[in-house]
Parts: sequence; structure tokens; C-alpha cells
Amino acid sequence: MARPREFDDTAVLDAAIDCFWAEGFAATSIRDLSERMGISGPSLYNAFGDKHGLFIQSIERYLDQTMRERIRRLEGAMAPAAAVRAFFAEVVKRALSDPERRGCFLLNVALERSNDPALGGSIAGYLGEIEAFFRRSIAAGQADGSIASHQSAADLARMLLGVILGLRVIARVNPSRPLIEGMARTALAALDPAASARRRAKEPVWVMATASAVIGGAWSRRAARRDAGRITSGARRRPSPSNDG
Amino acid sequence: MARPREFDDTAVLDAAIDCFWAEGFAATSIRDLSERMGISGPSLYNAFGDKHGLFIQSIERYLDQTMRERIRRLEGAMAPAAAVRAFFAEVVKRALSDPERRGCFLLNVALERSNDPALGGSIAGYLGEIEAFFRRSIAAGQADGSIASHQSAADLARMLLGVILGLRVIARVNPSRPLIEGMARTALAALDPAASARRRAKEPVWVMATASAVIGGAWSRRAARRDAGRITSGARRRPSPSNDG
DNA sequence: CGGATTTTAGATCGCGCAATCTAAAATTAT
DNA sequence: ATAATTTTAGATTGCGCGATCTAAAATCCG
Repeated sequence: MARPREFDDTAVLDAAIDCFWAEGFAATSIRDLSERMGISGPSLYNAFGDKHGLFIQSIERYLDQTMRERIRRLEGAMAPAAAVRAFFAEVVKRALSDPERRGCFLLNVALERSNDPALGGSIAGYLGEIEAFFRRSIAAGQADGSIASHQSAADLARMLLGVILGLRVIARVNPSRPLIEGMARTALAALDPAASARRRAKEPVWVMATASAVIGGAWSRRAARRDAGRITSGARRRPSPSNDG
Repeated sequence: MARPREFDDTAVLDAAIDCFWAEGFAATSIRDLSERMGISGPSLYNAFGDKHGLFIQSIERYLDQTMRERIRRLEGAMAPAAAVRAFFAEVVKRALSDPERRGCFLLNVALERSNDPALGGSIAGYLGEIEAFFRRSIAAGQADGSIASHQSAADLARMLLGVILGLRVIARVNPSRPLIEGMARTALAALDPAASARRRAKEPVWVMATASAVIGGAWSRRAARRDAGRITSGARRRPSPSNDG
């Protein structure tokens, strides 16, 4: 060793994550990174190789600090069904409190860099970690009766993975609470063990507290008739989309 | 009028869609567009204003030719429940036959350009058109009994919108047939009116033919025990994601 | 101290980009 | 014909980019 670093590696990595998260890989310039990270261009190259190397290391850090951290924390402390619902509740909360519309970093990376040879198939693996968490938890919940067994744990996990990702996509362009919460609530209803998916009162209180944001109220018969009326009258008109608020 | 155009506007627009679809807006250069469209740079600027104007017109054409066309075609010719299932079947088929991994153009645009002032909130509106198609169809299906009424048409539509989008995200990085079909099948199971979601034999034959790709086989009790075993043994180990093939 | 090694930062390089200039070619209207 | 108008394309412009060069500053080892 000779002259020591004047910056903390993980601190500047967090700054790089901020840049890549907000702007994407291509739209983030070395000058952007240099300014936000508080180090000069050559220091950046000396420490991380090049822009792409910095990007890869940013992704790795994000995964460990955010996605895997969440899975570890919830899976280690909660019953299986509660862990899955809490995971959804956290993602819904994040999606609805994102004024800068940055979305999910992993999702942004997945779409912008799906053909990045350095990422290869590893993005699929990262999403697979979420799916695997769902599958483990659902299988355990089915074993103890807290999750319905009408469908396989594998299929339920696949469906929940789809909803989680779709949820973050939509929240990026339309962060409407009824839309996002309705989406999550309806997907999670597939886990309900009771034949009637509408009564969930027998669950532990702390589940309600943690996941209450995504559970919401019961659907009424009045609403059913209103929805049906929308189409039976004025059949097949030009779509006038509802943006859910 | 004086000298006439030497090219067909819609034909070159289709070529532009190809470019933007494959590479995104930022990564597509005027030279790329000029070459693929078969016209020179100044002709492009003369006809479409600038790169961004061409992009906007490409999106409009894509929506009319692809997304809205599909909704019109299915909603006009099928029973409500069948239209929704056929919509999923078509999207699944597209997602699984995409060797270049281009994904869904609208979805790519939504994520890359979510803050584009010219697109404004209109992307939310485009996704809302899909949601509205789902909602209309589901409400009609609930009215005639072909779709379950346990959850509101609005919520079911929201959930299906999430799955459709999540499906295309995952297919982009992991186009695995079991994964994508399992995801779609499980989401669509929420529409099943019967208490037992596993028997669907009473549906019209043509529904099975159109949507068979996403329906698949019934889940077995053997698989249930296998899935449960995965977690009850070796509890809480480091995620070893399954990429579903 | 003094030689070796690493980090730092200003300046700079070549490149590809979106967009435009200039002017020739093709058409309609008179 | 000829004037007016639009489309066409080669050449070019200014800019921001990723990356590097040069050399000074800071530390460790003997």
C-alpha cells in the first residue's frame, strides 16, 4: 500500500446506485457519477475499472442491501404466510412513496440491460431468488394449513412474482393507491385457505398491522352491480380507461 | 404540393418501431433509423420533425396496430371470459417466441420514458386501456356467471394487468415456458367460477383451443408433497433460486 | 530521510451523436 | 416554359460522451 483512498468504497457505491437508479446505465455520465460520488473521474476509473464495472458492483451492493436483506429479515422473523404478505406490503409501500418515479432498481436494470453479456442470465437468477422465497414460504404455509393448497406452491410463487413486478411497473407510471393495493390484495387472496376469500379475521393481529395496507376492505354487492352495468349498457364502446384515481 | 414523398409514411414508421422496439429511444441513433427506414436523415427530419417526434408517432402507430387491435379483435368476437383468456394466451405466446428478447414495446417505453413530458400521463392511460378491457370483460362474465364473483371486477382486472406486465418483464430475462405459463394459468384461475378451481371441462371447446397454452394440466397431490418437502427439510437455507427450466 | 507505490485531479483526446446547412432534383400551378 | 414549392442527400457543426494522459500529492517501507 501507498497513498490511501480518500473515500469510503461503500459510500461512493451507494451514490453510484443513486445515479444508476434514477437515470439508468446509459443516461448516467461519468461526470454525473463523479459529482455525486464526490470523487474525480480518474479516481473512479482507478477504483472500479470503468463505468460498466462500477455498474455491476452497484447492482451487487443493491441486491445485498435491499432485496436479499428484505427476504432475510422477513423470512427469519415471520411465519411463512405472514412473510409473503409483509413482503408485498413493503413493496406496495415503496411503490406508493416514490415521488421521483425511480421504480425498482433491479427491474430497471432487468429491462435496460437484459442483453448485457456481463449480467448474462444472472438477472433471471436475481428474480428467481424472489420467486424461490415465495415458493419456500408458500410450501411451508400449505404444509401448516395457513395457505390454500388449491394450486401448487410453484405456481402461486410464479403468479406472485409476476404481480410484484407488474405492480412496480404500473406504479412507475400510475402510482394510484387503489390500483396498486387492489392488485396486491387480489393476488394475495389466492393464498387464502378459506373457501370464502373475503373473511380473513382469524389471522394474527400483527399480520393485519404489517400487511394492512394491501388488504383493504371487502368488496360489496353494490360495486358488483355497478361494474356489471358499465359493460351491459352501451356495449362495446371505445375504451375510456379508468386510471384508478 | 410540389415534389412528392418517395416513401410510404406507415412503412417507414413500422421500420422506426422496429428500431425503437429493439434498442429503445436513447440507444437508437438517427443513422440507425435512417438506414432501417431507407430514407436519409434530412428526409426523416422533414417528415417527422425530430427524433422524438418520430418516436411519439411510432408509439401511436404501435398502439393502434398491436395493442388496440388485439383488444378490438378479441372483445368483438368472443364471450367475455374467453376474450380475457385469449388475450393472455396471445401475450404468453408472444413472450415465449421472442428470440431477440425485445419484450413488449409499450412496456419498454413505459420504463425508459416514464418521465417524458410529451408522453406525460398518457402511458398510464395506455395501460389503463388494457385494464379497462379486463374490467369490462370480467364484469360481463360475472353478470352471466362465467367468471367468479368472489372479488370485484375492478380488483380482478388490476391483478390481471399486473400479471400481464410482470409476465412480459420476466419473459424478457427468463423466457421459460413452465414459468410463464404457470404464472398466467394461476392468475386466470382467479376467474374460475367453480369452488374447485381445477375442473374446467365444462367450458366451450374453442376456449380450450384458443387458450390451451396457458391452462395446462391440473396440479397433483404428489407435487404438493414434493414442494412442501423442499422447505420443511433443511429449513431456512440460503436461497438457491430455481429458474424454472 | 528517500525510493517505491498508489491515489488524486486538471486537461485533453477521439468519437458518435442529434440536428442543420446548402443546394440539387422532382413535382404542381400558371 | 417557368415560377413556386417540396423533398432529397452529402457535408458539416457543435456538443457531450467514455476514457486516458500527465504529473503532483500522499502514504509506506527501509
